[in-house]
Amino acid sequence: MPNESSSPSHEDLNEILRLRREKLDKLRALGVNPYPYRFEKDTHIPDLLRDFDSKIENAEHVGPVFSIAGRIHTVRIMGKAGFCHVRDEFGEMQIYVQRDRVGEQAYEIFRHLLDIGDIIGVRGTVFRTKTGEPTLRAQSFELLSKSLHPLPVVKECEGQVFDAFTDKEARYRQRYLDLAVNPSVREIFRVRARIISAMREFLDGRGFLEVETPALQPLYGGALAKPFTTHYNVLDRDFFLRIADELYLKRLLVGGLERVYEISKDFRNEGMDKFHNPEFTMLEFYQAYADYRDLMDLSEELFRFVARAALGTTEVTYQGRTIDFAKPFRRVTFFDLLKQATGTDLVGASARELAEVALKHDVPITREMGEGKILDEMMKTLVRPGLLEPTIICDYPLSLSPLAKKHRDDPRLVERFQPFAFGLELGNAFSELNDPLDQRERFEAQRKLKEAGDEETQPLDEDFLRALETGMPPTAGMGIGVDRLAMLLTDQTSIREVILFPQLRS
RNA sequence: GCACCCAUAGCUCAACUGGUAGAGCAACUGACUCUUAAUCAGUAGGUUUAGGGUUCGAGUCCCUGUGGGUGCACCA
Repeated sequence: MPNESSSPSHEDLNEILRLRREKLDKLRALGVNPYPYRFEKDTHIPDLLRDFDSKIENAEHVGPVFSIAGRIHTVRIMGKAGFCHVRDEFGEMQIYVQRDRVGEQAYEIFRHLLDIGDIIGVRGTVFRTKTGEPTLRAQSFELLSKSLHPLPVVKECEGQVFDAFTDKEARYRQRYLDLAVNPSVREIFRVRARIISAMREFLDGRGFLEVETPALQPLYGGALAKPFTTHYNVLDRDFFLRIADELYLKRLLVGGLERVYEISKDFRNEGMDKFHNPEFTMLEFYQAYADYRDLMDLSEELFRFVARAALGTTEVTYQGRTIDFAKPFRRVTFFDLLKQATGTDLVGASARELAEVALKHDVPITREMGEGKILDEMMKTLVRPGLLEPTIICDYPLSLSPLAKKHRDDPRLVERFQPFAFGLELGNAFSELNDPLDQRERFEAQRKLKEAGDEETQPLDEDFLRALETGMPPTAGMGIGVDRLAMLLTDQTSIREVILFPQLRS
């Protein structure tokens, strides 16, 4: 055991970590601050690489001087000179460090005290190596942050990647490593950011007002889901994290705001899998004096706008299949789809009749299922797998939607629609129920379901009913799952790939 | 929640029907002033996820826990 460590804690570390600490001490002994305050960085790497040949130094290595900063990802040292690659947020570039140019002490630091993973700033002129790679010839460099942990080293040759950092648990728990080492991950979150800003741009441009409503609510509502419960000590009472924004946004409609939207984190106390994270991002928007048909048009435009903003095209490829959001969505009613699948018109059918048809088509159902659940199950097994092309399903059965307005032509239905693409559900919209008496009856029906043992029901919200009784204009509203849209537009099959820090067991 | 699969060096992976843990990269020492999966010579690095059991002997078989993945169920 070598005994060179200058502080006792070094002995507790494994060899790799201990050596890094020792390098830190040596740097300090040389008068180098391993964590300085700032660096005058004048360009991002891709900007430097653009029009590169116009910036190249002359034969005497004289030319314009550039400074870049980023993390060291590779090092190749050959005696009195060496190469490394430095990566900033947007790109990567090779650096050439020569002893005779940066000086003996700096070169020794480069050679012995810098590591893959360190963040450095480099000043120099640019040239192409004999193989043509754009390279920065260092005049000087500065250590900007010493890394005390080894960075996973991913190598690449002719497009082939070696030793990729792929362990999902490590990638999610240490997302900073994932982002540092896997450039495609950065791109996913850039696309996600563009999706969200495109939503804002789209809605702002159409007169919608962005608002913020409580995440901490005395009563939850707006969706059928189990909430997270917490306790507010000052009031000594329980509160819920919102499962949806709906009931608050509708109160704003009552207040006379005609177009509102909110992009919010919602929380649902349910399982997590490739489509569900306990906290997720939702866009909800509401437009007064409009009905669900208006929103069908608007939402198609929104998807088109968002896809173009996020990807630069309306053509979206997901898991090897391509669709074009520029084409109008197919529009079809819930019961027409079921009729196509089963040959039977099921509008108004009883649970018993539905069960019979379901069994005939091998839909897995149980005795306890009411008509709503059976219908839902039939959709899921018989219809949804075939919905690859963008499709709007509309006119849902009343029993599934306690906050939607009854269909103007058929009281057994509600004016509700959901857009689908690649079999993925992209949203949920309806002509909002604004009849306070009907709404009260729906709440009562929900209460009966709860008494019968249903855990996911909409609790009666007296305060919300009072708002509705004050009068809400005819309104259409929509919710869009932002994470799922991000999955679709980034071609990911797991929600964890589009959430920076997905929930994991601790 | 249930079922199945997985967990070995910092990273990516080996280790046959149980026989005493190995490689590449990273690291360390040295050589090399246009390398680029740099190369060459050498060195070091492990409580095999945790705990228990079977066995002369366990990375390997059994049980339990933890974490991850996949599928089912519920939901967006």
